[in-house]
Amino acid sequence: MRTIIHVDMDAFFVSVEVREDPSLVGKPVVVGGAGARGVVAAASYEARVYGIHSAMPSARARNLCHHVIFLPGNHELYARVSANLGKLFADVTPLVEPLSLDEAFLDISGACRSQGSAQAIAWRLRERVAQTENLNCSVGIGPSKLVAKLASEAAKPRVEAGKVHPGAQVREVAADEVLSFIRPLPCRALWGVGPSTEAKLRRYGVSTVADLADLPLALTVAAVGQAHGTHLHALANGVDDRPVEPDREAKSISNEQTFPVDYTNRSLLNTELTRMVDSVVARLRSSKLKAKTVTIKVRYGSFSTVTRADTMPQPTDSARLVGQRARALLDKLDVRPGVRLLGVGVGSLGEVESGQLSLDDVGATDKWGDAYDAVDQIRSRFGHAAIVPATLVDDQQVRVKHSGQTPWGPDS
DNA sequence: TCTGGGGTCCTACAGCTT
DNA sequence: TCTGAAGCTGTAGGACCC
Repeated sequence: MRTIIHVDMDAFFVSVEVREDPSLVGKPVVVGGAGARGVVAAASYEARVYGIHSAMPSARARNLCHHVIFLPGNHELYARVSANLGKLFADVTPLVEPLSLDEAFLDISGACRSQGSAQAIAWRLRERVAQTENLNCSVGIGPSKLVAKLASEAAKPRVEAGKVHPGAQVREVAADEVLSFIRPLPCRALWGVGPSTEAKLRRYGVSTVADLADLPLALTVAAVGQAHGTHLHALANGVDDRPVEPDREAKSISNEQTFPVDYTNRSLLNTELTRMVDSVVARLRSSKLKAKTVTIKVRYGSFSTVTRADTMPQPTDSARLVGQRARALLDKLDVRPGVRLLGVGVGSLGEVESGQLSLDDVGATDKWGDAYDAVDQIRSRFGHAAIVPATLVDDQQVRVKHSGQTPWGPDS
């Protein structure tokens, strides 16, 4: 029997901000994009009292609470804190699967034999997180990922009738309680059921996990498709054998940005594309990976979204080659309707072979590899912005346009 | 109400090869 | 040589997660 715990930080981004600035304690605080096209990335429980929640458009959040405090967020800081948390988790078990910056699964089946009961481990871990990082988390314990995740959700603080109620903090669901725990939940609680799947299931009279569990498999598959239907039907019946995977490798790397206004100027879009390619390839190279497929994404003002992809004969980590492919893909698209969002990504990733010297993959005489190595060295000493493609330097003000300054939407 | 950014996975389909 | 089926690969879009 496996024992899995799911650790979920409470209002992570906001809690880190409040920790850094105690004057924010007890106030409605939101981390997110403050501009007209921004969204809420995280909301304090005081903000949630007003009905504000993550993924909500910032304009709506402001309407709900006029004195809400908007913070732009500091992704680097959150990543550092997340890395510290990872070390605490690793002290419990090597079987840690991070889900995001603020969540992780830990397989403690082995740890239970040497460190005590699952509950004891969970409470101790909460205590260590609070002591070392001054942050709160909720912990769910169960025999599977599904149950551990739902249990941590049940352990969280909740907002009811305009008041914040503290949660149980740790919640364990034993193997023989799984069905009675999950069956009354709405089917939306299951991992993989979003608005679209919920609507499809509703047509079959399904609104709870119990309804879904009792629906014949064939009908579930008819409703939502083979793979999805089979998976959801198993989850609804408490069957979830997915292992905790500590070393999941990235399958793609991407960068996208919503603009403050829709862009129709192709040269402006090409400049943005160059910046994104630069950012993506820098991450590719720092991960010692190469990519074969280049994808661009364009969202028009109407919110319709198109993607275009191109696969190269050889994998590469060259910004020049990725940029060429990306620009060629963008050239084929009509930008006159106005581009709201532009993105670029790379996929079909593979590791750089050791001893490989040339970083461009066409032409043995290509010397760009040496140049990229030099760029990497400069950036490792002086930061990413120390050296950028010439097209990204604003001639008038000798100012570098950075990426990732407004991770949750353009300022305005 | 008017919808971010970074990911993963699935499905459908077209084109190519056998 | 032609044709259809099957399998594979690449592409595009959609849904979902945090």
